[in-house]
Amino acid sequence: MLATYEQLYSHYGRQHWWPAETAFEIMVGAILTQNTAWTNVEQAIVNLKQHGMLDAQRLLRAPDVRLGDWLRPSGYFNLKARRLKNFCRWYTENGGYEALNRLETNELRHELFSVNGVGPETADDILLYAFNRPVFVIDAYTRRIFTRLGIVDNGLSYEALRSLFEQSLYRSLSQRNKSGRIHQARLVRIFNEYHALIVMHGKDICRPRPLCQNCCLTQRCKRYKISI
DNA sequence: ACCCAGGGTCATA
DNA sequence: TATGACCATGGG
Repeated sequence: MLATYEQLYSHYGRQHWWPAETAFEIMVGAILTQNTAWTNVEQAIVNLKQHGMLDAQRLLRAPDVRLGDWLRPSGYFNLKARRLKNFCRWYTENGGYEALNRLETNELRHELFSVNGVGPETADDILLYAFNRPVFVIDAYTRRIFTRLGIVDNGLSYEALRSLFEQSLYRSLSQRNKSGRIHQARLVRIFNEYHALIVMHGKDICRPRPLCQNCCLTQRCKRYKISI
């Protein structure tokens, strides 16, 4: 795991994720980017910004039709308008960032799941990138890339994969330290960068079809020199 | 024209 | 519990 991270990093460099100015913008982006290209999400966020709508209370006040109109470029706009409001309702009712940030990671994760429209990946995006919690985000690219590399089995559950990455990276990193321990902030930085690199690599070359007869990954990535 | 994207929910078997 | 339908825009 760690070796793959280092190869990706040396090839693509730092990714500077999550691209946003505030924690709330990250959370909004996490919902809007569900099964959607980020370039589409950007325009929707610009729309929200232009109307001063990067704010939970104002979003809740906005008429559904207006909100849908701003979200249109990000696709599934009716659905996402509803999900965004569900999230904002939860966010305000639970006292906003400061209050939520006092919760333990697992508690906060459980709370996030109570929002209709927030599933495991969206919750983990929010935990990692908005709340700086050491949670590894699993997405379609992660599955595809590491399955093709032969590192993980097909059909593992989201939680199984997440645990695998978290445990494996934790062990490798703490072994590398003399003290045998590792600061949470360092774990967060690695998880942050790693997920971003996986997405970058996935967008770059790891498509679903054609099944990469010549896929850089199954070939141990001659092109990008990525191996296990 | 076709494929794909930084998923999640719900109804059905 | 495991599939399938559905959500929708925009870029390659």
